[in-house]
Amino acid sequence: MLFEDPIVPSSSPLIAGLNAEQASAVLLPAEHALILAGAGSGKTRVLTTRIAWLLQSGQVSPGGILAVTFTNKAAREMMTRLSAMLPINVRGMWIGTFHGLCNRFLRAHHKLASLPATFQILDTQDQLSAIKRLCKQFNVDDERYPPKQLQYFISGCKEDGQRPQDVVARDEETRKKIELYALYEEQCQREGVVDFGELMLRSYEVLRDNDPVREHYQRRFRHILIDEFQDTNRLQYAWIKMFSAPPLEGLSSSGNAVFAVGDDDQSIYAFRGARVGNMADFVREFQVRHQIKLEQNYRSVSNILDSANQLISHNTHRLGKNLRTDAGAGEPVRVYEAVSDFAEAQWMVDEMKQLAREDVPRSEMAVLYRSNAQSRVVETALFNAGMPYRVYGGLRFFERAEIKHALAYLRLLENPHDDTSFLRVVNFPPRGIGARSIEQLQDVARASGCSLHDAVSAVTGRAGVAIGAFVAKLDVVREQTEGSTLREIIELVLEHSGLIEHYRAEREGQDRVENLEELVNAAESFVSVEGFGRDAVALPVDELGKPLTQSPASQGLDPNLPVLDEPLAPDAETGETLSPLAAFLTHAALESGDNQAQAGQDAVQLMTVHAAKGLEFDCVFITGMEEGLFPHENSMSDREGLEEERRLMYVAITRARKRLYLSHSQTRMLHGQTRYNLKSRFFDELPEACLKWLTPPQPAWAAPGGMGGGGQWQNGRRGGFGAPAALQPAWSPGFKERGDPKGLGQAEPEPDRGTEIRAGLTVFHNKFGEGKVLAVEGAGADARAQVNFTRHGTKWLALSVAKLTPIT
DNA sequence: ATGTTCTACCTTTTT
DNA sequence: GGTAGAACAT
Repeated sequence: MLFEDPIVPSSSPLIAGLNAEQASAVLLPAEHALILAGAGSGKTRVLTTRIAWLLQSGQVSPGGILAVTFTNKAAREMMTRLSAMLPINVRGMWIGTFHGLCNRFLRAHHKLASLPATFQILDTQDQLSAIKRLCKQFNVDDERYPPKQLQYFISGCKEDGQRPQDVVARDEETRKKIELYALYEEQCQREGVVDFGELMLRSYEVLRDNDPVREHYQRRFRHILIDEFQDTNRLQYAWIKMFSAPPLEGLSSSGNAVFAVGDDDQSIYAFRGARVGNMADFVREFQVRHQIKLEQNYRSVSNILDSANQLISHNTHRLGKNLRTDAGAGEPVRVYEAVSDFAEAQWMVDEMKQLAREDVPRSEMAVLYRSNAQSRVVETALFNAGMPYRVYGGLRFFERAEIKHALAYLRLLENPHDDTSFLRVVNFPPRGIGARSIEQLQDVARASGCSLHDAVSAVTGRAGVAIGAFVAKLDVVREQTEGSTLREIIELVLEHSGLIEHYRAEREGQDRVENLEELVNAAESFVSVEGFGRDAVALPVDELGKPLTQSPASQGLDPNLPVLDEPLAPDAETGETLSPLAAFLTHAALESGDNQAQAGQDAVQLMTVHAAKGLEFDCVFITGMEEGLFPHENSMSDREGLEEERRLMYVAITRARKRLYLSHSQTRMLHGQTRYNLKSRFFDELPEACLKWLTPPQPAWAAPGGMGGGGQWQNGRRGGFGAPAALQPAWSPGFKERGDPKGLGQAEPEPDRGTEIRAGLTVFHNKFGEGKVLAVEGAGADARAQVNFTRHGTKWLALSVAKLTPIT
């Protein structure tokens, strides 16, 4: 479409509150663009306003928009904001997660994709159990080929867009893995299920191999917008390329524009296949002419922002970006060194109480940690202090065992050949079908190449009767629920499966019963509130009146292909849509459900740094700032890993608006044993002027519960900046001697006779330099010490040989 | 076939 | 320190 009138930004209320950078991003011409959006720079706002602007100015109709996010939450937010900005039908737009949109696409083109119309989606757990089952069937040595590792291998291949035949087998082990990958694919295909990677890969292949389909979508989607572009993997990038016209055709002739928004500094999912390099590739391959940096931060005070900037400047190969803020300096970043993880948690609670007195809502206080295991101490301290808190992460609703059981029954109603689900519940609750019977059944199924369900009739003897009864019951329920509502189906399944009964009899089963009852509610709200589920299913046909509109030939679109205006497209040929049950199951697989429903109460927020991405709080505590924890020991050996850890730290810091607290502890219980960690190297990468080092007013190891003084800290600045932690005036040992002759209170390590080397000491070694003793084992000539050296990592040393000098 | 104890595992994880 | 899966006993 062409424009007669020039666009006048100020005339549009949409543009009104935007700064110059943001407005220019929103108003870019319909060409490829990369927006480098720093933390807190209004990224989501730019993205949604861009869409709103495109629509309002008539450059594109809702059907011409393809907007991709990573999380359902982000997709929801975009839709909500959009419908608030414009009185339009957001349903016509393709806004969703990569996987949600792939699902939509594959439902519509399932024949081209060689999938049954009712294919079900395996989540990560399902995938693992499918692989385990496969390995058992083919007698794979699970010592040599752990199922988890196979899962990682298969997912990795798919994320790189590789089928078994594409993978190069450099060694015997890889060859075997590839073989299993192929067998796994066969199994999934036979059972009519797809995993997350397959959703992406299969839709990519349909687009790649079907010219008319691809060209149709290329013509349809005039504007392709991608959020969190730095987190895309190879396959996702290739997928996006399919929707945009090939570069050879020339940019202007293709008529569609890719608008990618991302921040290389916030790329924290490389370990999962994300490729920051996609940003540079995009600029090169799409010949991107418009790059805009959003560097104005609207979130944090400058002490916090400067800390983030300085930290991230230690990374190499950045695209380059420096955030600025108009908010004043604010409070300094407070740093606290605790004696134990317990004391650290206690100190935080004391600080939080103080904050609460200053009228900071608890929900504006967040505790961030590197790994989930760290939440426990904090939880205990908060619990003892009677302060409400909410832990994010962990099991989500649709991942709970009891819910997965119920879903397995439901899936069997929809597709009796789903062997994964079959095995999950054939003997749960226990109904006398043991491993032997199941093996028998599997043998028959394998021999005749059919599903477990179909093999039942051929199984003889007692096993046959028991399993036959199970299958018969399922068949009866399936018949009974013909024409029933989703709610009725679920209620009937819960009743007949015996799940509720089973959990009711269990001592600890009350929560599970409640969750199962909650499943009915989840289904209800899926049907009503969500108008049948935004990303999962089409509205009932008669409600919109046009489940499948044909594209006008005048726009150059293939009239034989569907416009797919419905979130969950009906079959391209038959117009067939999913049953409410099938749609609900899809919804359950793609949207794992909220973590805990205990929302509503004003509670302190606890989560991993990963989980905090995209969120913001007035006050943020980052805990466990220690070598080995943050940066994590598994990532700190190579530069790549370390830089990702640094980006993670950057994300953590930039979550805070007004106050930031960093803490580390001299000792920490991890995996059941006490560890002695050096403080994180990241402290050395923060601007000293922004920091305020807190010192405990009195020996903090005095007694559990009575520690911490409630915020009256002295301002004790510590050794010179930039020096490695261990080279600073060693204060930990001296600290110890000040009050407690026994050292670290209850956490006193085994003393070593003969030498004075003890865990917790900072020592000097002629070759390795300074380090902290982590543990001492054995006695006399056999005595060994584990020492974490600043420059050489962790080593075990024989004390009879190595000369270790304690530094005081 | 099922309930109980014991031993190995253990970053992060939007879908 | 906590959990999940396997060996073990009933």
